[in-house]
Amino acid sequence: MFKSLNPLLHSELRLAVVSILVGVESADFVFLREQTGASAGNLSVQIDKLQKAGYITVEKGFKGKMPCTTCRITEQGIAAFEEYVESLKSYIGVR
Amino acid sequence: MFKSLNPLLHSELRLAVVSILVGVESADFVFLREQTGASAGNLSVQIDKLQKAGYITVEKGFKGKMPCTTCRITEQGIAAFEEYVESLKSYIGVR
DNA sequence: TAAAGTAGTTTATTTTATAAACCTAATAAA
DNA sequence: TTTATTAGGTTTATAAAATAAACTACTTTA
Repeated sequence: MFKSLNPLLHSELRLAVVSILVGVESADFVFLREQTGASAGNLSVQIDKLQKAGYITVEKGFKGKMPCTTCRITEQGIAAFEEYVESLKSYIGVR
Repeated sequence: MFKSLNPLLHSELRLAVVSILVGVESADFVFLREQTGASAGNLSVQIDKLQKAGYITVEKGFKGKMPCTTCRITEQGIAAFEEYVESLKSYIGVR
């Protein structure tokens, strides 16, 4: 009846991050923080989890002299997101 | 950009319970346990939270000689569910 | 009447989410 | 040029959640 929900994506902040990343080529830490409204600490932790799961890649570089962390979604991340969305539909009655 | 997700509904089991209840007049504890596959303990706790939030009513009676706990969704519960579904759509790109 | 099953609740444990505190470097102000 | 202040994070501590295990109370069956 109900498909199980991937707990890694069933988290407001991680879902928001992945949701942003599926729509863009890449996004940096500051952009993600602004878009999600999350605290830097929380975002840092959640990005780490997504990376460890292989759902995103994280590249630490510089923009000018300032550090800049760039995130990209992986194929695996896209697949997990799509499956999560399908599963969700079994709960919320969307065709 | 992202609407915040009601934490009371953003829980796999509570969401499943509410999702069932919006579609039926009422459902008893055993039915909910079977449909969700949850343990009785977990279900008991989550039903309690939904009740305390005013999202469902819980009526303890008997079916024959056996105790029987009947749950029903409230107007408030329906409204919260609908709002949750709307909010979710901002994450998963469903029209 | 003893054992097993039903319908739950309560308590304890693990996992999560989140924020607070911290670190390092860069820039701005005194 | 030292001294704040700001930017861009990470690490650690705390609070909240989910979950399972243990328990209660009663019923049915052997």
